[in-house]
Amino acid sequence: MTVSNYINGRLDTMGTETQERVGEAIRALNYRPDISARGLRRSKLLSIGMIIVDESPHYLADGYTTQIVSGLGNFLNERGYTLQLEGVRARALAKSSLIQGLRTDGLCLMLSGKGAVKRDQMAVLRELRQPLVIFLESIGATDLDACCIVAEDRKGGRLLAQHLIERGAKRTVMLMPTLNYWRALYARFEGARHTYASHRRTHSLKLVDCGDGSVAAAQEALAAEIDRCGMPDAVMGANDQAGIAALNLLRSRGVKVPDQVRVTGFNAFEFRDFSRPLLTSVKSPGYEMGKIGGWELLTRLNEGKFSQSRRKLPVRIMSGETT
Amino acid sequence: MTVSNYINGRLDTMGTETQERVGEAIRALNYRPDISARGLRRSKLLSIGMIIVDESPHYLADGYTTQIVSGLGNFLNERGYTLQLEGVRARALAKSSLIQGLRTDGLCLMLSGKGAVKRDQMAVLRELRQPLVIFLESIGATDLDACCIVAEDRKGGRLLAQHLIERGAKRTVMLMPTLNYWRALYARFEGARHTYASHRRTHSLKLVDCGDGSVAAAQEALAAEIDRCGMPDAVMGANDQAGIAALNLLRSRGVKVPDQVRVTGFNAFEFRDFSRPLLTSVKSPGYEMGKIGGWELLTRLNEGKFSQSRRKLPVRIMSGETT
DNA sequence: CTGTTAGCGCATTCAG
DNA sequence: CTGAATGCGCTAACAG
Repeated sequence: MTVSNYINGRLDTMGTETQERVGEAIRALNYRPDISARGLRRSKLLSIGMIIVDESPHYLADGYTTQIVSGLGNFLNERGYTLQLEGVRARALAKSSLIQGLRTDGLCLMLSGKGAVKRDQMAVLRELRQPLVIFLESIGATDLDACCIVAEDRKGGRLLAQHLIERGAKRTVMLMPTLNYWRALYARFEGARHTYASHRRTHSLKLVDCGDGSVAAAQEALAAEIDRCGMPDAVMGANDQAGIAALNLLRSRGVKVPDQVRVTGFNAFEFRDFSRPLLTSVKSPGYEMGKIGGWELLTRLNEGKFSQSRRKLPVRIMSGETT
Repeated sequence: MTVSNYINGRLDTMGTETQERVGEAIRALNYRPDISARGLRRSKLLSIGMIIVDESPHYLADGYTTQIVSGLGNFLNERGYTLQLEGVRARALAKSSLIQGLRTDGLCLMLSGKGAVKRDQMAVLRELRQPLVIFLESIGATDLDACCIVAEDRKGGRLLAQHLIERGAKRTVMLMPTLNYWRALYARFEGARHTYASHRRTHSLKLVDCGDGSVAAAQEALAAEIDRCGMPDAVMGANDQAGIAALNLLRSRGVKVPDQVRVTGFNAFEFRDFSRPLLTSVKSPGYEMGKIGGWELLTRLNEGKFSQSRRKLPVRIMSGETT
């Protein structure tokens, strides 16, 4: 018991001589407390799970994911919590190790999937009876012990659309990856569509599927679109990958950007700096979202409730040389 | 006990009617086994830690890291193990939650740091008495219960150097990020230097520090080098980020690539596809390394020893349009 | 100020 | 084929 007191910093419960004896023994034995035994006793595991729903095994390839994970992880680690990471396909959510067994005090999720798959996912989450933080989408369900962390994706879409319309883009194409159904990507489209709708006599916005969102797939999709319907005035990428892919395709065909065709992306993470000319984009607050998510979850664990059931973080437009 | 048998799939120890009763109760109660209690009893936690030593809080920004983590994580998750991820600065390794407490059956590490910091790190690792997998560098220490997983970085450096020399590069500059001291990056330089050394009368290779490896830092470093010593015949990036940054700087100055200056990178992860012209690079087997690391660690846990104390995975040159 | 008792949820062992 | 006793490492509660 005295050792337990020492480990937990309750030094006032013992004499200084005892402190020294205990400290020395700990060093000599190279003792590390067994956190799962402590967890068993206190029913607090000091660990949080993060499940990323993605059809690709490379579930960390996206900059958004890595920003959220590192923001969340750093926040938790600084407070003695551990982060357990797992990538899983949309239909296999229920098979996740973090869901099948009880290993964490709470779970964070980046969901994707729609329709029946999505409903199944929600049923699984409901059964967990664990505090949840859901990134990148707002879940209406009020029976869920959850907090949703989102960015102003709709607004970002509106801002870019307005920016393009001001610069004379009449016919615009939006390149949308569909391998994963991420709500945030569609929110961007909806925002842009909303703005284009108020100029519907003269302006149009068309959604073009670019599959897995790779450079090759995006360029193929855009090339097919151009062949079918001619050159648009602007191409919006639903993310920077799609935007840069479009930019490179257009330039390799000798199209002048932005004079003939304007191009935008979305997210403005590190590799946007690789684009030439620099891509106009919208800065998404990924790292900050991870931090906020961690804060909300620990607040829920310590105080019994989330501060809010939904947090929306601001975006801002990053004007580049492609518009 | 019958429930425990059921959970662990020992169905032959009970009648079919009992099976049904138990299964029904499990569903009705929404039961999930408590993995830390099981761990306490079996002294197997079914969880592996991964510590990434990086000076930046964005410890997942590098494609190598994310490939290794996802390869490792997928391998472990498929086998019922969980992956606990933590990013930590070089001097703070000992403070890691995964090191301070006992939470895992084994640890994986991506180390960086040198000199005294590195020695301290090794002392910390030695005290752990846990199986270790170390990525991206070979640790000589035989008293460590460890397996090192590396790629043929030296060979990659040699291949690129040879490729450049064949294409007439006499004076070559290598851009090296130094925020993190990663052995793998220096191995690339050493490989290239070795090849240049056998043409030392006519050819030279110079190392240029590019700080945190960001596009801005790399371009600044290269610009300063050009101002001081004139235009080189070739620029090698120690990774693709540096290579693309160099490529863009040169092109923005009107330098013809590859006619006037050749450019190479290293790793050939996703965003290499963003470069125009396509960067010549070397394909690093990040995802595969993660998988192999997971396999070695589970082999060590199940059979008592690593299959080998060191695994080296092949690289191959990816010829692009910049050489 | 220090030590004793008991129990968290599970699985090994062994008895019925 | 089923269940009772036991202990993994830890800490809340309490006794000395």
